[in-house]
Amino acid sequence: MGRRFRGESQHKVDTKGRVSIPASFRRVLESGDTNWQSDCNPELVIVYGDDDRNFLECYTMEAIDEVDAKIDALPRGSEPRKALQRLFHGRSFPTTVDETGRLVLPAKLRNKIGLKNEAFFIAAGDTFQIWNPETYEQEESAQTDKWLETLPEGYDIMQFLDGAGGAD
Amino acid sequence: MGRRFRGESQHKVDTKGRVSIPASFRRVLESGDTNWQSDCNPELVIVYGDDDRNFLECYTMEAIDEVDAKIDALPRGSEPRKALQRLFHGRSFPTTVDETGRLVLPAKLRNKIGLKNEAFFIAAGDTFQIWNPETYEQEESAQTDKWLETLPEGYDIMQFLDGAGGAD
DNA sequence: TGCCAGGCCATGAAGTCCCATAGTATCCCC
DNA sequence: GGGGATACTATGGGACTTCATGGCCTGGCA
Repeated sequence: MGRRFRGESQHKVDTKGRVSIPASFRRVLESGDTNWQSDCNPELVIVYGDDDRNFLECYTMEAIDEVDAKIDALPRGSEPRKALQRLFHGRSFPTTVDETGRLVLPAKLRNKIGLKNEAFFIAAGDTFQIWNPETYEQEESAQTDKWLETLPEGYDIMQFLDGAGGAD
Repeated sequence: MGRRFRGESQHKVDTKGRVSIPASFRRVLESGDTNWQSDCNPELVIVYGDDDRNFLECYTMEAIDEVDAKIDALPRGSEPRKALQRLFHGRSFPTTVDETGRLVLPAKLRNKIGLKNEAFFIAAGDTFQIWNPETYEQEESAQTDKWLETLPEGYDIMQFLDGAGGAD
């Protein structure tokens, strides 16, 4: 795997759907795009997924190539292959970062995840996600908190790093 | 595990958020960064964590790689994985030590832990932590003192080194 | 012929780089 | 062992670059 995305931040979305990508994410996109050169802009693929998914997941070229390779390895015509193709090939949008370091999100994508004036970016390993900040707060952050509360008293989430409850 | 951090010390934070790292910590960062060479500066990852955490935890590259590998091993989409990704990928900040042995802490991180003019560094095994000195005094040291008071009269903490009460 | 998207320029704030200094610890040679 | 030379540490200042964002302008499509 290439360099990992790290960090989170929030940026304004202008009337045309332009959003600055966190600068550190740009560096990762560049290093994950095999035919990127310093005088041009990195490509990436935005996977928006099924109707019930309310965030955009952004893949470096390297990361999406990996996914494609895994799909290719599945038997032609099998259900998993069809489903994954539908998701990663059908419900995705290839684009590039613009001169000033922004993504342009078409209205279709903005509407899908309910994006208004602010976009929340968060790293997730070899991809990063774009959320409506309120949705993120409600769905993800809150859900994680709730899950954390179900853990036994004094249980530290760090223990999962060492394999406890890994099958959850 | 690589070399361990040891010791504690306090340094000035200048107006731009620059802080000298204790020199001995630098040696550990260097040895824990696989693609470090003597003519450049070691990388590290600062994990700032959730809102209720009021210190910064600094990982060598080696230490963070270990964490990432463990996260990768958890099932995609599981709660533990999401929670750990949120913490280690989302709420973290990759950086490097500068030429003169300093870290530059962005305003966002300084505000999060209430850092003003002084930063307190303390070793914690394969990571080290950065605190506002007063916070550290109040939260950590006070809490440890409280725990010490719960021990029976005349109990010597050294006994824990030999396994007594290790499960506490 | 109105409108929307894409391209280009502008600007303030934040972050980065380079250089400077003073103090301390280390080394080396006679 | 003395004396200086050298190296490293901790800190500061100023100039420069990049970032995030907003505005304008133009061309094509409806």
